Amino acid sequence: MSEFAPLPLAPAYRQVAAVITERICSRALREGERLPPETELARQLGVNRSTVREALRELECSGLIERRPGSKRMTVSRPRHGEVARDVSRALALHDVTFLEVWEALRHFEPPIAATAAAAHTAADLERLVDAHNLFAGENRATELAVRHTAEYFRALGAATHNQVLALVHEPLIQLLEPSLRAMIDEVPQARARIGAAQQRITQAVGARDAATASAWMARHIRDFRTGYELAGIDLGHRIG
Amino acid sequence: MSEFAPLPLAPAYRQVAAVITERICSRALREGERLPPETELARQLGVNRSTVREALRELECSGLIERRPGSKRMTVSRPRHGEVARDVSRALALHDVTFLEVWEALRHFEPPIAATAAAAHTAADLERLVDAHNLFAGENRATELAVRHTAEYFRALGAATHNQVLALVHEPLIQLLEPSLRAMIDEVPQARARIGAAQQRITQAVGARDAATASAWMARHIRDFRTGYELAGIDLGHRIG
DNA sequence: ATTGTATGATTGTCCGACAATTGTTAAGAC
DNA sequence: GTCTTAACAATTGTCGGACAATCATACAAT
Repeated sequence: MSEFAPLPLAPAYRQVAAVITERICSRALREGERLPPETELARQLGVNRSTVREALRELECSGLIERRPGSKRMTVSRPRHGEVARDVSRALALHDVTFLEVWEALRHFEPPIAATAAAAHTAADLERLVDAHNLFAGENRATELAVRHTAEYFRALGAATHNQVLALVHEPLIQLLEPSLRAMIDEVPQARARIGAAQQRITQAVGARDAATASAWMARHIRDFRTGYELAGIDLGHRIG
Repeated sequence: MSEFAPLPLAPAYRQVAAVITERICSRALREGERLPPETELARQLGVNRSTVREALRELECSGLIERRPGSKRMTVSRPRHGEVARDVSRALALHDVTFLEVWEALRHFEPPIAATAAAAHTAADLERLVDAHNLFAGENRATELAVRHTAEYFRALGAATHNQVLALVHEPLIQLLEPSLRAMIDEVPQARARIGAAQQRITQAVGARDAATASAWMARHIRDFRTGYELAGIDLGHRIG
């Protein structure tokens, strides 16, 4: 006699969330479209409004629905890259990823991203890159701003690839880089200068559509981060956060 | 008299979710620990149980809490990689990513992952890789199984890197690869043979801890996918899903 | 040691209610 | 006719209470 597989019993709120999710993912409900009122959804699905509301909270946190600012009704939306990446970062942080793991990912992924950006960028992308670099170079005191401008530089590079997969996969790495960068940038005196110099070389290569040079300088840039961690006495095997 | 800045008032259910999230991320609540009962949470936070429940649905969908199978109380948990990746894949699909974008990411990311796996794998990792390859090679008919075994092969490779960042960032790519693979594998007669051959070479190189060869064969493997798409008449610029 | 029974705790779902805010419509002003 | 304003309806956020089903636990029976 074969064993019984456990029955997949889902509570009503989960089933409600599932059917609405399906409608959104299959594009039956399009972005910007307003959802029916909660009472109407409850009537159609034959459940209580409380149950509908629990389901809506799930969709809301998945980024599949949102409230337009200053509005009451929920509208269908596409998950924002920043928030998806935040969830990924949080998951990785809770799984005790180490500085070394993040750095290794950066080492592998950033050079091709820089190369792709060099090949695919537009004038506007380049301008954003230059702006980010200038903001970083112009800020010699505040740690927090320097960190944020560094992140913005990487982010601009990701956007310049015009590849959503690259950009979205890239974003959690940036977010995970920030804490170690924050811990390092004041401990290592030459850090700002080296970051600024690398940014300038990379920007120049991107502007010249020189993918190989952009990639090479990015590789050096990432190596520098590791050197900086070691100079700052950060334990590379320690978890982030 | 200065103007009043608009107060950032969030609904109660969001604030409740925020404070519990904070407790979990700061490790004040540890994994496996049981949350207080809903009524108790409602009492402590001074809100209604319905409000607490809406907040719990958010945490549940974020993977921060879960119900142990066959249990009632919710326990603190760490987001599962598979589910985080599923959210990323869904977000990318809703943002109309194209085959080409996914392929380009694979092209950049898979070779270093293969190289890292070659350097970092254990005996168990290699066994999983071999198993996945054998399952693929032994399945000559069912499309669905072939697709799943291909995905499992990539997944095993990601696990063999022993780098959570690489593995988690890798997973959405695998999930996004599946539909196009499913569409291609039956259209292109030689696809199975070429995938199988590449897997064998890669497995061999990983087993020999030969990172360069593993990377090179993976690069060829990924190029083959693109060739397969073109042979199958898939429009590379068309969105996935 | 396993099976059955009793009891309390907890969740899933429902119902109804109400204040606050938003959306809509009708009346009035120019 | 168009714009403003006032009244009204619709919708959400939150609350309180209710109840059945299920889970946890302790205890008795075989």
